[in-house]
Amino acid sequence: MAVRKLGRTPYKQQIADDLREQIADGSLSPGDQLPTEAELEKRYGVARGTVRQGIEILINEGLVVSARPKGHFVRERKPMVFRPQAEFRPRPYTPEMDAFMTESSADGREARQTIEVSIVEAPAEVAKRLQLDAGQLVAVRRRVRFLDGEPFNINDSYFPLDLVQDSEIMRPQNITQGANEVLADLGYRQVRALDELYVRMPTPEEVKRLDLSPGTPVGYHVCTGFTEEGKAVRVAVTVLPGDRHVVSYERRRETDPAS
Amino acid sequence: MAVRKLGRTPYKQQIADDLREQIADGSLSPGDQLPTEAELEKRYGVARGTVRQGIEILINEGLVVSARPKGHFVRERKPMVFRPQAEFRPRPYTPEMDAFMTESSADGREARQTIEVSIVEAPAEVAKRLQLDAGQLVAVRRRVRFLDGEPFNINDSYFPLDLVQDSEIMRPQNITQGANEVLADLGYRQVRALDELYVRMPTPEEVKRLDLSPGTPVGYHVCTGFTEEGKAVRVAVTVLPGDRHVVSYERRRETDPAS
DNA sequence: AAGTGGTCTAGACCACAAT
DNA sequence: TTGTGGTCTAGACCACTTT
Repeated sequence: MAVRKLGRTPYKQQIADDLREQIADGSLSPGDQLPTEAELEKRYGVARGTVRQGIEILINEGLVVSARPKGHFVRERKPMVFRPQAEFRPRPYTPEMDAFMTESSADGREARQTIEVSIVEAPAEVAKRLQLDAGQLVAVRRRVRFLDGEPFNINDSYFPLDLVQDSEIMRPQNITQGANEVLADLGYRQVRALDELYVRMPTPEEVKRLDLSPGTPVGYHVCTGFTEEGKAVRVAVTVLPGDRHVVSYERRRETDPAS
Repeated sequence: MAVRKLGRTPYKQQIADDLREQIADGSLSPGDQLPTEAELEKRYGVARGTVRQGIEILINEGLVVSARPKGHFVRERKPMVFRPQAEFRPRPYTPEMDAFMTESSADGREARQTIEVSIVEAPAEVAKRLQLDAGQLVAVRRRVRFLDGEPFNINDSYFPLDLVQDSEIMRPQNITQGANEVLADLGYRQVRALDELYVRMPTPEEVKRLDLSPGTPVGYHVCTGFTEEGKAVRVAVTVLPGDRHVVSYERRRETDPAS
């Protein structure tokens, strides 16, 4: 049981490896409490700081969470599916609900979202994709979505201000038929979208808004929608906590001659 | 300059926040060295351990890397685009190259990959998607791809053994026209693919194979290819380091009546 | 009151690469 | 040889929740 003295692997590594192994082989199941730090101190014969460094490794791998002051626990995961394609699908009419709400409540979960609408200077990232000059104004709908009371993802949608001024998009409420449909009614039907997905660690702000535990990376999904004429009319930025999402989509073979 | 005594934010947090701020506002640019630990110790008036904890936070956010024993540095990023759609596109004929190699060298970078082929019992994850029973045998092509000498991603492709036995897929060499084409020649042309993308921290094994630095999450991309008849004939698992990739794809509006 | 983890200190020794 | 960060120890005090 003593884990000291080995090749030249640091103790903290050995401790992390040992516990990770126990998680992998089921000796420790999701939801189980790890031995207390005091206990591990004795088991491995090292100082408390070293035990903590070992646990720290597992926390940063997303395998363990700390529930103070109860102890450390093996993390449980229950990702939900995220389908970018859903945005383009026709949807049933359900007043006071938009795509997210509709999809989610279909799963029998309690869906809710907060909405803020404001007018801001386009962030560089957005301006570039909307083919605007830096500093031009855009309308933004910021939403935080909750599922069963837990924050689930962030979705900020940007629109060129002149397109949506005075439209339903500017009102901080759910849009029954979806913002895309409103945009279409205004003469800007989107027929094509470019999706980009980045994988990175969250910013401190994202950690707060989404209540992320350490070791949780996020997907950063940027979707730019274009009209038939090739005009970019919408940029949607979605932040997807890795522990709550699977991005899923389907593809069909492109028409390609031969080969 | 002294950062002590504040509301009740831990010193290590204040230190991390201070340095993060400097990175954000450009006082510290990508590639710059951070002040040494000894220097920060003096600047903030705390013990070295506390300084290290502050830096640790930034490392786990992926903002800082340690280049021992030179010092800590602001991380540089240069993601490359990853396009799942590329697999389905017709490609120019270039002997000894497959999709990855072709795409990459088009960018003027030196591409290389290692290939191992073996026959294994299907891992549960793969068996499920190939609609096989647990423990059935599959052929797997494991590749590690390098760009300019750096490991770039891992791609493991699984095929039901009976489909590909004795085909070119079993040989540990580049497949000129692509494995999908070989499969098509064998009578299993894929017309549809289901993509799933998970975002998580890497396993220690992935860290080693891809030489990831701490604070680097990965995208875990599982692509299942189906024939016209709906038979799953291929599962490709790709591990994409977040600091080297952007996943990108395009969508067109699905044909939907009205709404 | 007891027990958990969270933070911090002070000091020690080590490995590694540049000088 | 020097200076960097990496590891480890021993001990202290704190905050929070449960008992």
